[in-house]
Amino acid sequence: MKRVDIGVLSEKSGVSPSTLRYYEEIGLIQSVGRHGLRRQFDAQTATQLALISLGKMAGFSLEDIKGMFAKDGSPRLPRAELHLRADALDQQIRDLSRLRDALHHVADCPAETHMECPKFKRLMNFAARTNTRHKV
Amino acid sequence: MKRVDIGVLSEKSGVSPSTLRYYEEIGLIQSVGRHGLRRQFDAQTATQLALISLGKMAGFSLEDIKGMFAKDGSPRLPRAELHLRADALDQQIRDLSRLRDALHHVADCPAETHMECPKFKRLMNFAARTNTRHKV
DNA sequence: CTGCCACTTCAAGTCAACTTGAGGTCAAGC
DNA sequence: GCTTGACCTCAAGTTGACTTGAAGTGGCAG
Repeated sequence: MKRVDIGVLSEKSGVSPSTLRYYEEIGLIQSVGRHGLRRQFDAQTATQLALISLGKMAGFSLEDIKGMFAKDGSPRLPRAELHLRADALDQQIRDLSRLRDALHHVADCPAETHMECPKFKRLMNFAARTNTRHKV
Repeated sequence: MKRVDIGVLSEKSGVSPSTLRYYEEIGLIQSVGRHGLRRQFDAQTATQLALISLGKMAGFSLEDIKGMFAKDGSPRLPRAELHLRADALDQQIRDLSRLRDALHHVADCPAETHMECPKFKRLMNFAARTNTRHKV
């Protein structure tokens, strides 16, 4: 397995060295050695960081993400649970699609006040009570 | 316009009274009067809260959201900008779809270590460098 | 061999988004 | 009329996710 210096990984992934150290400290990723003082990571860690980035984008906390994947990136959860999460995510995707549609709508709708526009309200009111944070 | 007590709005929207006060304090929503000491809000505020919830889900900060919508919920941005945001959101939706697909994949893929699975890596590596936070 | 510079540690600081606590108020039900 | 409970204010505390600062180190270019 190829190893890369922290600077290289940082450059490749767009995650700052201090954040990489922080992620290692909380056990989200792991370094595989040193080159002088400098941490070295498995090149694969880049893929893991992409996964972490997506997880964050989906609203998971680092703690949640840590619970989902082992330090080497392999999943820690049983199949059924993974499918469940995927389904929850799918719901979220539908919600975001509604926000996107709402944005397009308000950009184009001639109505004076969108809060009164029935089409807009219909778009929004499905969204009520959806939670911004995933519970784990 | 119908008015509701803070407790009722909280109940309807799933947002706690303290959060509603906080949102008012930072100018994200506004109350329209008092019933004794209790704040009253326009019933429409529920729709606004749904919008705020979606915005948060999409990764916008409250400050961002405040910049996008006036206190009455009407958009503050020109058409073109709204379409731009909608497009950015669409990109994010595609990323999340990839995460969803990845979750389904690791749930079903028999490969020992997913970090090595080419299909998985392909799914992930598009996601590299996508930012979790929208820039505004 | 000498700088340089990106890293190192460790503690402390920051920022957003709330929540909590103390002490107070008031409309509604009994 | 009195109690109760959900609200009120204001300040301070909390949590997550990092970043910053000070003081030090070590590989590599010249």
